[in-house]
Amino acid sequence: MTNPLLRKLSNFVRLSEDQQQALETLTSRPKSYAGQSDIVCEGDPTSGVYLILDGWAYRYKVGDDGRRQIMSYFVPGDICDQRIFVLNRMDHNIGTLTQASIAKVSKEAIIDLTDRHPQIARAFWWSTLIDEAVAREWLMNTGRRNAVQRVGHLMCEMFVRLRAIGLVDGQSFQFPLTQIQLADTLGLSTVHLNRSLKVLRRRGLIEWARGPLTILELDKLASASMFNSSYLHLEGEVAPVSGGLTEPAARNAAVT
Amino acid sequence: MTNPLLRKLSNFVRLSEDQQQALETLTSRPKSYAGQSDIVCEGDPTSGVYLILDGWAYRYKVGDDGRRQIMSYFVPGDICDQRIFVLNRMDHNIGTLTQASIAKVSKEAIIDLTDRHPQIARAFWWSTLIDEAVAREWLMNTGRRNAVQRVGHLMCEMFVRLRAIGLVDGQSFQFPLTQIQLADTLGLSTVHLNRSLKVLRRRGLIEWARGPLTILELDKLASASMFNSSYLHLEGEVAPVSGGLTEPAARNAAVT
DNA sequence: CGCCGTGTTGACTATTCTCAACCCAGGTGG
DNA sequence: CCACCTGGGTTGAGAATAGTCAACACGGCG
Repeated sequence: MTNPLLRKLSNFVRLSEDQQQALETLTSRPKSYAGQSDIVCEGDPTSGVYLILDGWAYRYKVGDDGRRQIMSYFVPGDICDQRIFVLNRMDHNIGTLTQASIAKVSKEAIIDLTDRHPQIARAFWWSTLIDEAVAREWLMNTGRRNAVQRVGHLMCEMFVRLRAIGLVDGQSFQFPLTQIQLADTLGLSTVHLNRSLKVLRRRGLIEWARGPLTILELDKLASASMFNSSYLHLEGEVAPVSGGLTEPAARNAAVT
Repeated sequence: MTNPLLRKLSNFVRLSEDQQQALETLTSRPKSYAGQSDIVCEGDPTSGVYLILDGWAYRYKVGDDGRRQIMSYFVPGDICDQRIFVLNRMDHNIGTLTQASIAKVSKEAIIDLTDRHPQIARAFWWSTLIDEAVAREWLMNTGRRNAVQRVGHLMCEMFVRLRAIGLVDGQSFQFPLTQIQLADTLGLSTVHLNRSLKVLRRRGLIEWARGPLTILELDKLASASMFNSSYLHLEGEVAPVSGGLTEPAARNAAVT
C-alpha cells in the first residue's frame, strides 16, 4: 500500500477492494506545488478538499493585529481541509512548507463517495476527530506548558506522526520549519523560542540546524515535555466497531 | 422545534420528517445529573455519545503535573463525546457544571443511524468540524492574546452560542463558572484571571459576580478581544451542498 | 559586492505566576 | 442562635517567565 491516504484511513477501518479503488481514483491526479507557497488564502471561496500525498503543508490564521497563529501541520496522508463543508469561504490560510504533491477533490465527489460508502464517511469522520484531538493537545500545550516543554512536545508529536508513515530515519527526520514558523505555532516570540532551542540542545536532547532534526533522547524529551502519544491514536489503539473492547496498548508507556 | 439537538443539526442540513423522528427517539430518555459532578473520567471505557439537552457540561484533561486544562464547554444541543469512535478508553474527563439533562446514545445506535441516513452522518460530521473550529480559536486565544483579551473572547463566544439557542436574556446570560474553572480554561492563574476580570469591570464592559453575566458593551468587548463570531458558523453562513455559493453574511461585522 | 532573510545574543521591559494573607457567604454542628 | 469551617474571591509583594528592541553573524542570491 503506497498510497498515503489509504494507509492512513486503513488505520481506522478495513476497506474493501471496491472502496480502496474509489479512494485511489480520488488521488490519481496530484498537483505539484513549490515550497513556501500559499495554496488557499483566507477569503477564498471553498472549492475542494486537499489530500497531501507528499511534502509538508500547514494551516494558519492571521489575527486582527497581524500576529500569526499556525494551527496545524499536514504531512503525507493528511486530509487538508475538511472544513469546506461548513464554510463558504476560507477563514484561514493553507500553505506549503516544502515542495509538495497534493490532490484536490471536489465537494461533490466527497459527498457522492460518502453517500455510497458509509465506511469511508466514518473513516473521514475519524480523521477529523483525530485532527480535533491534536488541536486540543496543542491547546494544552500553549495553555499549560512552558516554552521549552512546548518545543519538545511538538517535536515528539512530529516524530511519532512521521514514524507512523515511515518518514523517520533512525532518530532523525526532516523538520522543514523556520524558527519564525515554530514560534508562530507555539505562541512564543522568536527570541524566546531561539533560547528554548538552545536549552534543548545544551541538555543534549536534540540536534537541529535547519534541516533534519535528530532527537537524541526521545524518552527524556517526551517525559520532560509531558508528551504521551496516545492522543494521536496511531498505535493499534483503535476501538473496533463491533466486538469486545480490546485493552488499549500501553497508554502511558514511553513513546518508543 | 424544541429539541435542542434537532435545532442544532438543522443549522447544517434540512432533515426529513423521517430523520427528525429518528433523532427524536435518540433523545427520548434523558438522564438528570447533579451540578459539578463527573459524568465520565479518564480511563473509563468509552460507552456512548452524550447529547446535552439542558444545562452546562465541560471537557477537561489533567496533565502529568496536576495542572488542569478545560478544553470545551457544552451547552444544550451540543454533542458531547463523538470521540468514542476513536478511543477505547477516555483520554479526558467530562463533567457537569450545572444540573443537567443528558441523553446517552450507544455507539451501535450511532453507527446504525448514520449508515441509514447519510444526511445525519454529514450533520454529525459538520458538528465535529465546528467543535474543531472552536478548539482552534481557543488555540489562537491562548497562543496570541493577552489575559484580558482571552477572558473577553470567551465571554463573547458564549454569548453568541447561547443567543443562538435562545438562552440570552437581553445582555445577560447564566455563566455558571468559578474563577478557578475560567483560569483553567484560559491557561491563566486564578490570581491573574481575577485581576483581568477587574479590568473588564472597571472598563464598564461586563458585570459579573458568580451567576448571570451581563455584557454591557458587546461591540467594545468584541473588538477589544478580537472576537469575530464567524468561526461558530451560526449565522446562516453555511455552504449549501449544491447550488451557487451565497455571499457570506457580514464576515467581519460586529457581533450584534 | 551588497542585500535580505534567518539565526543568535544582550539588555531591558512587560506580563504572568507564586505565595501569602485576608474577606466573605453558605453550611454544619454544637 | 452562634461558632466554626470551607471554598471561593480579592489583594499585595516579589519572583519567574516571556516579550521587545537592537545589534550583529552568516549564507544564499541577484
